[in-house]
Amino acid sequence: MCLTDKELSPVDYEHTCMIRGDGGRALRRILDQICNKWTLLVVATLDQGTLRFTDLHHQIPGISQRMLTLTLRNLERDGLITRTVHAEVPPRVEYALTATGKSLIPPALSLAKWAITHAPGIEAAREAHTQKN
Amino acid sequence: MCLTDKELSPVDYEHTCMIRGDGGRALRRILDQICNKWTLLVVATLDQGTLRFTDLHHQIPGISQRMLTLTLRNLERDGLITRTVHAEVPPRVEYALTATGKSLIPPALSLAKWAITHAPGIEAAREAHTQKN
DNA sequence: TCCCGATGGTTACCATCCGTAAGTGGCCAC
DNA sequence: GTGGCCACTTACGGATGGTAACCATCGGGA
Repeated sequence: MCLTDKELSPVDYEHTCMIRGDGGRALRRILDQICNKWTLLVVATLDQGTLRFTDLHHQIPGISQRMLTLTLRNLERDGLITRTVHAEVPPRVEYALTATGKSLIPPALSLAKWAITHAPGIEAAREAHTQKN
Repeated sequence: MCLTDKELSPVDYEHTCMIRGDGGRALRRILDQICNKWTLLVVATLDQGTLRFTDLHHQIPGISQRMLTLTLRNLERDGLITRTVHAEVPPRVEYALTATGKSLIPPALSLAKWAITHAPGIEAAREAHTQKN
């Protein structure tokens, strides 16, 4: 009832069902955190390895210092990255993915690939739709 | 430089790199739409097949009518779902995934699986972090 | 006749989030 | 003593999300 796609195993079936149901509320809390404007991008960028604040700021187009700070704090709180402060002048702060953070890379990639593949179609559909109105 | 994980192919390498770079801005527009509070949940629910407005409203825990309407409108605009109005009384409106919409299911599942797997760890990390402060 | 309920929304209003721009603090080079 | 580097932090305005109430249509029942 949940899935009709033959490629998906019973395990997937369970998991899709868990997206819904009342257990879904807790899950949604997690997904809301991960799926926000910048989190996936920061995680994907940190897949390179340890990076400093300004490195991240330069490599992620369009993020502000404020949003980078907030995103990094949330990721640290959730145990997806580590934050190491070196008591130097000028200050040096290094960010790196934890094991949990690294495990997020494949799903993030899969979503990014989807977006890249379908971006032209979506843009076209959006164009066509706004034309109609 | 982008990825160190051996499991990822050169194609993945390209794709990860495209998350960053200035092409990333257009991509981010797409991801922001998909990765918002409700979109993935609605798409996952519609994987069952054609559903009516109230079916969706009942099956998705916590969504309001307003947010459901807005989410469905966005999905329709982006060509991920179709909206069919039957001129009956009481009115009947049916929503179904398009081919593009269906193609989003595997990535969405993969992210949901990740969230389900790591939810306890993340909750624990969050607890521990708030304890410290 | 009058009211009710079902369906699929819309509107008003408020809280939270996001983005921009500017400021902070310590030290060092000029 | 002025400005720059680094990693933030603060102030403020606009966009986005959430809640609750309202709306329009029609058939059915009292």
